[in-house]
Amino acid sequence: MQNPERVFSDEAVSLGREESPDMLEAKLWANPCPLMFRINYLALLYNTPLYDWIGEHYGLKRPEYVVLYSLALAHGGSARDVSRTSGFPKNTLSRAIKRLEKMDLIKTREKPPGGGRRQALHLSDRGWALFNETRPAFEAQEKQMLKSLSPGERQMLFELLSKVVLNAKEWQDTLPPEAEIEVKGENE
Amino acid sequence: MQNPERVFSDEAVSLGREESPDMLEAKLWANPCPLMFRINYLALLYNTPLYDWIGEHYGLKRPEYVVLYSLALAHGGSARDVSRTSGFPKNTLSRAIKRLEKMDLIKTREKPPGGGRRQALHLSDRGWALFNETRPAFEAQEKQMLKSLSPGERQMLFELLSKVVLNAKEWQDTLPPEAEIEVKGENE
DNA sequence: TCACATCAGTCCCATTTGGAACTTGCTTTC
DNA sequence: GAAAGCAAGTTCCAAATGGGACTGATGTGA
Repeated sequence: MQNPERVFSDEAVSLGREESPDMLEAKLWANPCPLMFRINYLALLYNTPLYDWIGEHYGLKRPEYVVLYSLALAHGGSARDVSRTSGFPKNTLSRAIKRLEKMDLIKTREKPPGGGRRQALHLSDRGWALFNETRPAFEAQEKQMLKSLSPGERQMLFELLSKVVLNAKEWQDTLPPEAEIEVKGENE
Repeated sequence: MQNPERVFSDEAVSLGREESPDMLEAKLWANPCPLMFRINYLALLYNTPLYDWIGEHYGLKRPEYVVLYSLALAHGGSARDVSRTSGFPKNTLSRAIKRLEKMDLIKTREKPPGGGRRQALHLSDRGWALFNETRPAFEAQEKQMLKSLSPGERQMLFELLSKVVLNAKEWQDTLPPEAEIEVKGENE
């Protein structure tokens, strides 16, 4: 949005010997959405190694661990809450919860299956143990990613991101008008 | 990391009438990884409406549009480049490219199928038209999300995120040592 | 208090995804 | 300049995913 000058960073291009016009450079410095590319890219760099590790070492898939983590932070949360805060659809979470229950990582719900109304979910002791065992890796990964920032810069980043998130209620579920300009005949 | 005080923001909890202990508040203010939660959540809020819209109006799935967008920024990029910068595995991208080719959104590669060495991909005229038509929605979505920041704050956010991304080479593919502490017997 | 609307959770099933083996072609080495 | 090594792209297939219909509980209004 504001930095189309400075097209390439120094060393990144040097190792771009035969790495072609380096797509990463293009996405960083010639992107119409430079902020959101960075956000998506950082999310990728954070999530991928962690969830790979969780899968290998604990046999939990991403939605399963997401439920566990969510309940560790919000005791008594429901599948709906996890869905809203994580983006996974509710049937995926339903399955994940069923499996966590079977693995004895969350307390079994007395409600006999067959949905109904909101169910408060709780981690079991084993669930808590697993969370406490894995949390340090998540914390360390975040810390490692922020290594290049000073404490003051980290604080600033925290405040800026908080500001954006807290304002989200204003615009979420509202695609900006640009998208409403109906299109000639591209649909299939 | 630094804000476990201030557990609830003001109005968010007020509408939390029966919204339970509000998981979003917990994830924002009682999260061991407060930065990365914000990043993931913003990525979600950005991507979901845009790719839903792309799917509905243009019949392209997310990996397909990602290839299109990537090639628009980095002409002659390869499937591998898209994979590295987007996180999609190469077989998913292979399929996406094949479909884009069939839809005449990228120029057909003369290489007869049966992969070999790096293939430089190029948008077709229709591909460019589609990108130019859809880009404003992406730009508008980013702009809308940053509405609550002043220009100076946006610049600051840009610089902080850039700093983190540019430092990524230092730590990517290196899970922090916390994860290496082998576990008793949790695997399945 | 009895329809009726709403909504959380589940189930069914078609589609999508991605790991792993494979193919092909460039590049290096002796 | 053949052989080996390596890496991009493809194919195969089992697994995961998610839309949509369904079930049943809760809340609402006459």
